[in-house]
Amino acid sequence: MPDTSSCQFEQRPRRLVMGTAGLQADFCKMCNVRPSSVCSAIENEDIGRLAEAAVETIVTPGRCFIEEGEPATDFFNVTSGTVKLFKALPDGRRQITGFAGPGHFLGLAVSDRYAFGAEAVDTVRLCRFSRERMRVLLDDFPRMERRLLEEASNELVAAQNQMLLLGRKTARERVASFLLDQANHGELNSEGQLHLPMTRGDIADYLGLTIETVSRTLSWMRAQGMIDVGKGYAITILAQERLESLAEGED
Amino acid sequence: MPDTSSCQFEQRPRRLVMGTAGLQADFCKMCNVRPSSVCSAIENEDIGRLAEAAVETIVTPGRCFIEEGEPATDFFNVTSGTVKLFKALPDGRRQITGFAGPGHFLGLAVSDRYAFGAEAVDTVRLCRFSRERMRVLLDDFPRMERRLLEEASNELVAAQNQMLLLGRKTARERVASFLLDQANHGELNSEGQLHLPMTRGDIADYLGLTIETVSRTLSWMRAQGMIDVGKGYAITILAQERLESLAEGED
DNA sequence: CGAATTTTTGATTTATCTCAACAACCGTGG
DNA sequence: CCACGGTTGTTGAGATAAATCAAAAATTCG
Repeated sequence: MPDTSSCQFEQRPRRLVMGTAGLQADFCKMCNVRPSSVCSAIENEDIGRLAEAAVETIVTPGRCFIEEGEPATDFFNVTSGTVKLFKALPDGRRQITGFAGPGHFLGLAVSDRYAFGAEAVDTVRLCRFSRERMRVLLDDFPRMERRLLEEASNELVAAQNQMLLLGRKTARERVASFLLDQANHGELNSEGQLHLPMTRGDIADYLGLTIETVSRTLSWMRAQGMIDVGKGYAITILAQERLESLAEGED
Repeated sequence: MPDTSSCQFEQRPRRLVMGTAGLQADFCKMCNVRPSSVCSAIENEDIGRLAEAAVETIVTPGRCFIEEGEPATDFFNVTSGTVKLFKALPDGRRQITGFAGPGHFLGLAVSDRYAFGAEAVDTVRLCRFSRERMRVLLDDFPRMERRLLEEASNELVAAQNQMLLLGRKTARERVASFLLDQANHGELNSEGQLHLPMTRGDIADYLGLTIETVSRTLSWMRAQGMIDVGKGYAITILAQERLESLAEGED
């Protein structure tokens, strides 16, 4: 059977060397994503337990750190940067199933193998937990399990929205939905600009389109005065309401 | 704002009258889907607690019992029949996000409103739990929460596969994947026939295609000798391996 | 049986993809 | 600072898979 990993695709090393030392309690206590992550399920008094199970890991852009089909040895919590999650077909076609930003938990797979791959979009900082230590934490802190269920439920809702997008929306509706999602998930800079960390290729693989169609659609939106496409990956939303009705197919 | 519910679409009554009496402990003890459902998290000795929280509900074919956007007052466990879960756009385009059979749990939504609609495909039997009683059960039986997380993780894996299908597979690959999924999820009758409970329209809305494309693709598969399309909704898989390689795009 | 619904099949259109060329941008090193 | 090669993005022309429009055939159900 040929190796079909998308990581190879990127022509990067397959395995990632990561540190093994646990963290100090203060590291978690100070963590700026804890409030919005599963880690919030553990109180300050017990935070040492969490910290000693975690290993901080930095992943450089383009590096693949979860490979579809490999044994699911670790769970991850994103503390900064953006991760793309994807599935691929043997011939290389690829679907990005989601982008995970700070606070997102990765590795929710029942089976003992990852059902998807994960790759750093920009520089990504992660807290890594081994399967065994995670299991112990969940046994000792049931609140964490509840928090994880919330996280999973949120992801399911997002997945259902994405299925509607992929199955039934036009290219324009897809791009409009994407821009609004990105704008809602927060990262607007000083002057209303949305900084997209991912390439056109990533956007295309996320929306089930080709690079060319994404590019053409953004150009069309610019021509319509809905957005302004700046240098690099900066986009300004000029007509949010028009984009919103477009995203819901009301045009 | 116009009412855009998919239930109205089906021209069926909007609200469903359901019984309110709890069940006897034996009902749950005897239940044939308990082993494969979240209810397996509760032991025989405590099964009375589960039974008294449940209300048995029967839904006739085509009836909508969860409406997207309505307050999420209840959770459901399917005991027999098939349910379609869907999301819709204002203009009526519809995406079926999944089919739920016996043992499936419905209602995993974080928000206090349903993020999707649910409609009976054939005659469906459900156990209904109110949000409040479910909350109490989860507080008293943490194993149930863990079981629910497993369920959610399984659904996430299925959702990721469906995103790959909708975003990147051709019509033939989609139909092949669908037939194999249906065959794996069990219901083969006495002579290897797969009985699909859903219409061509449902299949189309699930696969992000039109009715005509689904029909044409099934005809093509029949002409290729891959399947036999019997009366009603019966299909026999004649060349499973060809379908499998087709489903993964290896053709 | 006969009306209504669903499915199949055919002809044509179209949104998006593919192929191709060019332009903009990025980092590197002279 | 600018020249350079490589990568990424844009735009154009043409091809195509699937959608749409239309009608016939099969099935369901009263």
